[in-house]
Formats: sequence, structure tokens, C-alpha cells
Amino acid sequence: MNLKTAEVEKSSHLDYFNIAISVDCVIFGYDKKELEILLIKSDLKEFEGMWSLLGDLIKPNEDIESAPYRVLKERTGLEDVYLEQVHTFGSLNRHPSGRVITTAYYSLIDINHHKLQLTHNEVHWHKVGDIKKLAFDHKLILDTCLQRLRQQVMEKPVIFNLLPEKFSLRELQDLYQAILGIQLDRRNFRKKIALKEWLVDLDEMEDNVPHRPGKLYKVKLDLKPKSAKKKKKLIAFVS
Amino acid sequence: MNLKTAEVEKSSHLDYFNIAISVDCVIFGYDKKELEILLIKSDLKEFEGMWSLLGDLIKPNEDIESAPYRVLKERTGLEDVYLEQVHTFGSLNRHPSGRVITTAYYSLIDINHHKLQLTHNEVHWHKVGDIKKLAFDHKLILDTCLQRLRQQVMEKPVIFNLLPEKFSLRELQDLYQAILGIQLDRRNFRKKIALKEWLVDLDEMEDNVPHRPGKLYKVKLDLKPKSAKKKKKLIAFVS
DNA sequence: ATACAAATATGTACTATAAACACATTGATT
DNA sequence: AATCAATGTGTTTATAGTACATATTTGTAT
Repeated sequence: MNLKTAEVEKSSHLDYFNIAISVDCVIFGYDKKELEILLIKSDLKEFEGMWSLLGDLIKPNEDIESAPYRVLKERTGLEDVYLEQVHTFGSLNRHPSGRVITTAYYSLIDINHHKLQLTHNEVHWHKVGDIKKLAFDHKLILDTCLQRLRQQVMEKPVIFNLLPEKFSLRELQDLYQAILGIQLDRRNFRKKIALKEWLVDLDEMEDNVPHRPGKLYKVKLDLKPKSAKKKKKLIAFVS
Repeated sequence: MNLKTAEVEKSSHLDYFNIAISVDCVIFGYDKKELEILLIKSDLKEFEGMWSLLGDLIKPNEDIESAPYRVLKERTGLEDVYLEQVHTFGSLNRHPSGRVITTAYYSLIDINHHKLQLTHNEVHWHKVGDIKKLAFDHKLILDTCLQRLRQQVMEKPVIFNLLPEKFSLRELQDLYQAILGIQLDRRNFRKKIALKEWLVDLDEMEDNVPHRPGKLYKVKLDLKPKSAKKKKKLIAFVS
């Protein structure tokens, strides 16, 4: 965008700056074989009693990419997680109090392992499957982020934030099934996961299961931070 | 995002509204076997002589999704094209005149067929391969959009806007090669395109080529508006 | 008219991945 | 010792990806 300084000054605080910008975080968790999402009670009278995503206005002195990390930190105490921008929503009337454009990010955290400091007592986990309606256009945002998560789940090792350090293949498969909302064949699933080479066999066994215990695995260390594997499709097209 | 009306009013025109929002359009064209992009001379003194993307501030009364269509219309006279949101860029100092967050869209138009009304005489086509540097963070935006285009090119029938009504398979392959930046095997390319079932055989032959003419094809009518095929990967995962 | 140049059109063998599917094994519980 | 519940594993079939060569058609130059 081209914008002369003079133009900015002329229009400043008149028209164009009458739009606020926020980020909203779709924070997925996982518990008891169900995909969950962290929500907060809306404090707008228009949406009284309804739940909404965790979000905040972007501060004038922060990068847009920093904002969702800050929100996540403030709301849950968590840092150092995978966060990805998904889409920017800016319908005219999406916010009843004024013009607010919001950029949505998604994130995945382990509900049980990281104990959240849920200082706001109006912040709670909800089963994604149960959510029919949210404040603002947050249901649309959730759906968009869930769709993105489902796309990425086989391409990148993103979901290991949802599991404890050590996990069995059954636990991993249960997680995939919760995210994708479908049942998977165990043998084919294991083959596919093996191909990815994301896991390290720990030579340990599950414990405290009322049946034959399975082997335990962990994620390969070098995958933990982040990894981009975008070129796959392209390479597949080279002949 | 939750935002009380009172809060909005309190902070209005002080902090949070000191951020402007723009859209930038990465408009791809295609000519003489090269992928091109439409650029405009920057009118900022900081970027004197440099080229930048076509963009504009979002108007207070327009949806964010409408803005890139308006920009495209204003700059090129074109309507009714494929436009897709790619990413929102909001580094602190990306704009020298103030805080501006921008949402990038990409679009594909046929340079030769639609005669642009290039009223702004500082708007010109540039070969994508030649672009080393642009004003602002526009080179980053271009790269991001090009990456997205390359991803989508095999999944969705998006690129037919870059070709005339009737085209040969060679012309189509040349286009793919220009976008992907690689050479493709003709036989495998044809097989792959045939699998997509995007084309209609017109039973006509090329004309005015100095060699054996090829068959002409057009895009299936029902694909022209838009088509979402996002579920492919997911289905592939069901076993 | 003939030969040549340049591009079209087409098929097969090999490999890799996807999908459907069944049975023996282990450990805990009774 | 028998039962239960889940683990662990392999084969077959179908589909898609990749590498690769030859005959055909048209225009052009001689």
C-alpha cells in the first residue's frame, strides 16, 4: 500500500483510523479423547452469557505476530507453543461496539500437563463438538481454524503439544481421531506415522492400563520447535 | 475478542485506533511464458523510484473482503476474478509513515485478454523473476503469495484466468512451468491434467503456429466461478 | 516434391502410497 | 486356567507418480 505522510495526517483520526485491530486465539486442547477449546465469557451486554475466543486489541507498539503470544501468555501463562496465523476477519458489523478487524491464530496446548493459571475465572475449556454458537463471528473463526488444523495435522508435527512427553500409538491415534472427527484403521495409521519419522521408540512400556501395555514413544527432538515442509506437493509435481 | 463499549470509547483516538488497515493485491498475470505481477511506482519519498503492490486503506464502511475487489477495480477496471486472502502483515515498522497493518490478497488476470484501463500511468507489469526488491515489505508479501499460488495451482482450477478462452495443452503446461518455476514432463503433465477433469475438448485445432497444431480446450463451465476442494487430503487419510 | 524442422500425441514399466482386511500375542482380571 | 481387552503385525489390491521413446502431423526451406 502506498500512503503519503500527508495523506495519513489528513485522514488521521477522521476516517481510516476509526478501525481497531485485534487478534483472537483459537486454543485447542485435548482431554479424554475429545478436542477442546479455551473460551471466555463474553462481557458485552449484546452477547451476555455467551462464550467467546480469547483475544485482545493489538497494542500500538507490538508486532501483530507478538500479539497472540501475549494474549496466550496473559490468559494461560503459557509460552513457547506453536501459534499460526489463519485468517483475518473484517465484516462490517462483526463487532457491535464499533469497527474491529481481527486476525485469528490457532494454538495447541496440553490441558493436563501445563497447568493453566486460569486467573480469569470465566475462562473454561469446552468440547469443540458441543459448540453450536459463540459470541461475535467466533463460531466462524473456530470453524476456519479447525479446518486449518485438520489440513495441517498430517503435514506438520504440530499436535505433539497436545500429548504428554511419552505416549503410546493408541493415544496418538485417539488424538488424530478427535481432531479429524473420524475413525482410523490402526494398521494403516501406524504405517503412515512410521513413514513420517517423527517418533523415537523409547523402549518403555505403558503402565496403569488394564490390558496389554503398548510401547511408548516421544517426538524427535529436532521437530519440537518448528518445521516447515511445504515443498512436498511441489516436488510431487516434478516429473 | 471481547471489548466493552466503554473501553472502546475510552481508548478511541488515543491508542488503539492509531493503527490503520490496508489491503494489498498481488495481481499475477502471464505473458510470453513468464509470470508477471502488476506494480505501481511508490509515491513515498522513503521509497522513491521503487515499485510497490497495489493497495489502499480499508474504508470505514467496507468489508475487508470487498476492499481488494475495489482496489482491483479502481486500478485495472477488472471485476469478477478470483481473489483470495493470503496473510496479514503487521510488523511494527513496515510502513514509514505510521502504523499500518495490511492484509494481502492474490489474484490472477489475463494480461492480453482483458485490456486494462491503466489510467495510472505509473502502473506496469513486471516479470516476477526479475523482482529483487520492492517498497515496504512488499517483496515478502509477493513471496508469500507466490508460495500460496504454487500450493494451490494443482488443487484448484485457479489459473484459467491467465489463459484465453481456448488454449492448447502446451499453453497450459507453459503456464504451469512459469508459475512453478520448473520444467514438467509433457506426458505426465497431460495425464495429471486429464485426471482433474477440468477441461473440455473443443474439437478444434490451434491456428497460426509454425508447426503441427494442437487440440484446443476450454475450462469446464461449472469450474469458472469458484470451487473448493479442501477435503481431498482428509479423505485420503480415512482408511 | 522432397526433405527437414518442430511440435503433437500417445503407452508401458516401475515404484510408491492408499485402503481394506484378520489373526496371533500379551498382560491384567476373575 | 479361562476370559477380556487391547497391542502388534503383513498381504493384497487399486490408484497415482515417475521415467522414458517413437510415430505423426503440419509448416517451411530447398
